[in-house]
Amino acid sequence: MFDPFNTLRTYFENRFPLTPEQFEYIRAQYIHKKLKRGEFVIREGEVFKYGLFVAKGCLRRYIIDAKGKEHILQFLAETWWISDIQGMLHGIPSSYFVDALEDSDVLITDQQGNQNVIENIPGFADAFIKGVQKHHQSKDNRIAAALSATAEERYDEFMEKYPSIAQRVPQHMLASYLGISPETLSRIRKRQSRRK
Amino acid sequence: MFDPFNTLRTYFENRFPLTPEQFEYIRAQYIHKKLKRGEFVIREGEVFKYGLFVAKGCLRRYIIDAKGKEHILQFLAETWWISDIQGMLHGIPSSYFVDALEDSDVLITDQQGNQNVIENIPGFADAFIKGVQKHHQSKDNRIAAALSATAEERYDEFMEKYPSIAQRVPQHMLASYLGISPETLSRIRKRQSRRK
DNA sequence: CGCGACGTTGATTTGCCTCAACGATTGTGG
DNA sequence: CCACAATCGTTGAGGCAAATCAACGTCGCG
Repeated sequence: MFDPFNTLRTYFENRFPLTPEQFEYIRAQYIHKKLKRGEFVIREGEVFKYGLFVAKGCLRRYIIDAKGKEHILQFLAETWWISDIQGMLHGIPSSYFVDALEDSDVLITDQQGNQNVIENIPGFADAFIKGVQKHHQSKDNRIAAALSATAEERYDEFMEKYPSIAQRVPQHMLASYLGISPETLSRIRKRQSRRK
Repeated sequence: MFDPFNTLRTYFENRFPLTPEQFEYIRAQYIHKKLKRGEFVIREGEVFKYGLFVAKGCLRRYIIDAKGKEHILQFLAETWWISDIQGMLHGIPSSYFVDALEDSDVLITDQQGNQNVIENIPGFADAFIKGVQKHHQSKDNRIAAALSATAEERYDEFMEKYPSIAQRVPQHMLASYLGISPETLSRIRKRQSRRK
């Protein structure tokens, strides 16, 4: 039987050692929530005060611009985190939406639980910060790519970085993420399948 | 005579009250550095362990992509900050460059000094976090704009947000920031000057 | 003073969007 | 359980925004 906490444990153990007692402590800080496809986790304007770990499934984070157009900023599959430090600590409302693309299993902790883990599990804070760092660096790269790379280059880069995501999200959402039209993405794929 | 610490004081006082004693405390945490035009503050691969406040002048932050092309990610003029939390706390090397576009005056503090201010000046930590939040939100918006807005829309948005920056940076750098060719930017400006 | 960097303007090309039409798949209600 | 609608991906035609290539004037700096 699938247990989302096993996924969490494996995730941690890949980063730092964890005794059974420590894991039990961690487990107590999280609650398990099942999400139906299409279910929202965060809506724009709401205050999101939690840390969320994706144990199974896939979510997306997106904004809606002034013209009413959706832009997918991020896909979140297994072992990805999302947390809004500003919402958690300062009650600042979210500027984006998050919803589930598949039926998913997520683990959620509140500000206090997050703080508990940071203070009591050596290694967690460090891993947390490194994750945040990576995220921001990847945002910088994405800005540069969006500004100068061609549609196909952005597609190739995505396929290289996240091959498994590409297989499970609808193609038009991948197009939204890449900032290209669904038609163009379809043509790129066709072209690439032809040449070998 | 210009005193960069006055700029810092004004900046703080606009955000939270500050007694003369508190300001003297803050002053002791920073050192003043003059930058020549073209001088580097951070190079890719170096570890940047400081917090930097621009009291006068203008800097730029940019990356160089796999094709060797520069992409300006950010301009930093008066009262802007740059700090690399990851470098400061974890020795992680920078992924970008920062240099001066004009002769500039900056105030620099090290990790300890930054920590001192956070712990001893109520209001600073809050302002710091809000600034970080704004920065990340603006990155998200920039990704969305780069993916879907036209060159002219991006230009207009920039002019509205940062009118004073546009007047002082070379036009081809603004083009680099916007992700358009210098020729296109020149044409956009001409078109807009004609119509009124 | 002279060179190089910068901005402008014109001509041409092209990558990608839009519009449109069409199968295939999904899922929903009668 | 089937029928119909909606959603999704594919393909084609046409158009446009912006890149590229090229030439030229100007300014600032060494």
